[in-house]
Amino acid sequence: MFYNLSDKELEALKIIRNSLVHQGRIPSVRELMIGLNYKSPRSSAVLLKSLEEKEILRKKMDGSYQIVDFEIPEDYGSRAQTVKIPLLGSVACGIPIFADENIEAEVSISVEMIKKGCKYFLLRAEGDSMDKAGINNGDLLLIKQQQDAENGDRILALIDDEATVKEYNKSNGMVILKPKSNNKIHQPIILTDNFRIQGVVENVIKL
Amino acid sequence: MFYNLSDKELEALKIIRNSLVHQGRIPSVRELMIGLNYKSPRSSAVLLKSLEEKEILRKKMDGSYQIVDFEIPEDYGSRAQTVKIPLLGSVACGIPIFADENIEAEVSISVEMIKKGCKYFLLRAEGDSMDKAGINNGDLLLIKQQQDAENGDRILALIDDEATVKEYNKSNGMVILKPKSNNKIHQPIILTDNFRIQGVVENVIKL
DNA sequence: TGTAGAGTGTATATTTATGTATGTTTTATA
DNA sequence: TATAAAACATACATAAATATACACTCTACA
Repeated sequence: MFYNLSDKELEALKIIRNSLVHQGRIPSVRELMIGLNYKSPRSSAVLLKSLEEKEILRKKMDGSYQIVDFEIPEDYGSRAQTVKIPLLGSVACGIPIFADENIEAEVSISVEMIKKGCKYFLLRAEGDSMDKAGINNGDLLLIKQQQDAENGDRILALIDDEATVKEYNKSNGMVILKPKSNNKIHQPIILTDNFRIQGVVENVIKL
Repeated sequence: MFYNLSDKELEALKIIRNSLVHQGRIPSVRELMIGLNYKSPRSSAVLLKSLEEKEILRKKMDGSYQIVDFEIPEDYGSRAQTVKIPLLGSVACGIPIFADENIEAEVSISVEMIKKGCKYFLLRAEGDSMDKAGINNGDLLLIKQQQDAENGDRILALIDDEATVKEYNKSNGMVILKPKSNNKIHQPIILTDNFRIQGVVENVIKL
């Protein structure tokens, strides 16, 4: 699959993969140019051309490129593929969740943990309100960006300008966010359903 | 071994070795020309040719040169018994790790550093993500080929077709590769446990 | 409705770095 | 001094990367 690719071609593929995860599309000739530190769109266009000739990319009807196979190679284990997921710092209300000011770092995550076409981000867990659910202070939460959730999901919500992870429960037009640990400090939060879910916790990474 | 080499040839070898360790490639005819204070590319080209005839250099399939015999400086002239360990260059996707295309040189290493019956190879350290662990840019890493590791070992993994050395940590069905220095540039890499370790760093050779 | 601007893929010609080839000059030494 | 080896100055062909321009599609906005 990825045989006989030059270093530059592999680097281009890496950038394309990341662009697919975060922007949902193949980068433009000029975006790729910047990513590869080229100075002319020609250089990256030639690279795309050669990837097309090697049948890694394909041209669609409208002229735009499409990646032929974004699947994991069989010998994945020895050849881990990753995408970069932004690690968000403080998520304040009103600020778009992907605003550059919020991005603390970029963390490489195996593509095996990522669903194609979905947007993800990482958040550092603070406090211990979820420790019964296996989330401890300092853990990294891999969160899939979405607006809906199933009952029982651990969701990220913005409550009073704070990023909060709680268990989602909806019934009778009311939404109850339960902390997993049931003590006096962490009481459930009861809201109407006119609030926005930011995402669902897909994985908890203990560092 | 190097007895029938002229002074100029020895000097050229020194420059080639240096370039191999630090730039990861045989210098171009003109780079070697400058290094040897020649004024014409012909002069260094002739020198490369004669090193090839004396079988110190060898042409690979792709036409680029490869150094056949490479002793690390400490061993120069010593009577210590040595074995030849391959120095791997870029580890491209799809190519088995010991394929000829990957081998940049054969380096003589003292047998005292080698356990019998184990397979070893050398890798040039790039970047400084491991500098807190005593690995600096340009060091040669002596790596024992094995698939398993203990938490805390410095392992070699192929991440996005790049050879990466990081501290190994496995927990909860996830594998976390930590850089020793913890800053915004060097973040951990998070993988599923479905990936293969290439080897464990046994020694760091500083040149 | 029309226009300006940004972003797109592509085309043309140029620059740069490479290995090699052609002779010529210098240097060492027999 | 004669001669062979070494180093020289150039030139050529190729590949990669460059600068720049062109034509097309959007979208925003007056």
